[in-house]
Amino acid sequence: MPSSNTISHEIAYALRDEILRQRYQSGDRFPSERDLAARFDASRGAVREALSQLEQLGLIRTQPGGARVQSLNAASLAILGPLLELDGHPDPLLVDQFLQTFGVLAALTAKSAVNAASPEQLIHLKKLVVELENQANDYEGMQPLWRELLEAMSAISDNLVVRLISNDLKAQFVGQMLKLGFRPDLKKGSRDRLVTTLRVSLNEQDGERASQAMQDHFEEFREAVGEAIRSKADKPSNRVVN
Amino acid sequence: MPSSNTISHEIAYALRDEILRQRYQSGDRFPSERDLAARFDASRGAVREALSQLEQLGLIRTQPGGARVQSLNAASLAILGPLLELDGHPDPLLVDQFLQTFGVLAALTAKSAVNAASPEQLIHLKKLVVELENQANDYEGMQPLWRELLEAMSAISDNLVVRLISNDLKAQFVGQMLKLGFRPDLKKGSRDRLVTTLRVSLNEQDGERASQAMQDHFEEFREAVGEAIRSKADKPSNRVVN
DNA sequence: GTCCTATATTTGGTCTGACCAATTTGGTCC
DNA sequence: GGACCAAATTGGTCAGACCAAATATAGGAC
Repeated sequence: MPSSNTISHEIAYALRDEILRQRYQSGDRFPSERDLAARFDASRGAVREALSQLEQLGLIRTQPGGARVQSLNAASLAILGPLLELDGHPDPLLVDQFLQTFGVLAALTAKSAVNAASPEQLIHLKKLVVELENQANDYEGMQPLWRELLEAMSAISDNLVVRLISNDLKAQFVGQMLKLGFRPDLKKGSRDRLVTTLRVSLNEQDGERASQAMQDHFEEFREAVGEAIRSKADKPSNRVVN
Repeated sequence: MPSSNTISHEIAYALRDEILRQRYQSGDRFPSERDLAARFDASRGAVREALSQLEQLGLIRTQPGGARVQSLNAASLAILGPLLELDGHPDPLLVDQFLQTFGVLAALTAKSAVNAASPEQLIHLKKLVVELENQANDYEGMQPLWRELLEAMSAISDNLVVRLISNDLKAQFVGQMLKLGFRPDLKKGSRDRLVTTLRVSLNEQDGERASQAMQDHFEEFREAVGEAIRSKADKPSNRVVN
């Protein structure tokens, strides 16, 4: 599934894929624009726009005289999505790291939100948690509420840095997971514990406790997802590392 | 200080600046490529490459028929750097959020690293901490060691997601802070406590404790930086938000 | 053979002018 | 006021050309 319908995007997609698959060593010369134009049977302009995208991703560095491939570790966050879908099935290790990171960010958001919430905002959050509690048996029904709660907390904590990171991660991750039909289920006990702890932390406006609840919840979620992936595909992964 | 010496980068810089300063409402039509080419006295090709960069930043969305400005909240992490240097002096709130985020990521890294370290790696980390302890009086001398310790932990924890985020944040943030000559000093007691706790957590391979130490340390660092900024400029900030 | 330098070539950055297809826009008609 | 259609606008692409910077090459000095 190419990333778009324009030629430059298709070229960028193909080249990005090659770099992510480590067809080039870090530091290698990248083919010249004229060569690439010939190879893709496109104009140099289209190739240049594709290369511009790769440069923004931090995958290559261009200079008069030639472009060079950069180390994956120096790349932008935006390569994580493509990295996840490289082989059709996501790398369990990467997924695990995703969720770990989500966890600490969600915990930070919860802490800030609970601590900074105004009385009205606190009431709103409590209302959401109560609704969540009432739907605790309906996993599907919980999802929208859960998202709404996270969104409300994010809005209250008003942390642009965390928000941008989360946007990026979500855009890259959630799409992939949905595409694969993952709906890892959490044990009911775990969900109940989360909701209960959240309610308490809201009543006492105890951000630290809310943070801990989030952290624990994501930890359990992480294990559930790991389980689901392992049971789905036992093929060994070829994680890209350098 | 434009971001580069090429025309397309200069155009991208100027336009990015305008968007970040909210000259356009989210959803507004963006000027056409031909208009922009005329305005910057450049070719349409150069303008297109600039727009391509803005699109990668998530600031605009282009389509046949016209480009439109997007919400800042949907942008990429990479806008944080430009946002920091918008008015010459960094927004204290943004800096605070930066450090908060750094903190939780560093804490996560420390936890994973300490828990996952092999015996040799553990020894290496201990060695670094001891060296740090010996230099506890020399703030300047500590910096390289401190960076080396963080880097070593990052390498051990081997979390690509966190690494990429940290790369991005560091690239955006550290440069700005250095440019402004910020060297917020921490109280010696705070540094001592950090080093001591780290040593204990390494001896007992207690990732949780290492994480807590990191978290506390960044918290104190955050306050120190806030202090430094407040004392430096009392001008009110005009944080960009929508 | 090794090292350095001057020259030739390659390469990225930009420009001009053109064409196509999709979207907007504006006006018309009901 | 709303639905529909034609014209103008706009992004995407192409071709061929020029310049300056970086690289590769050949030549000479030791």
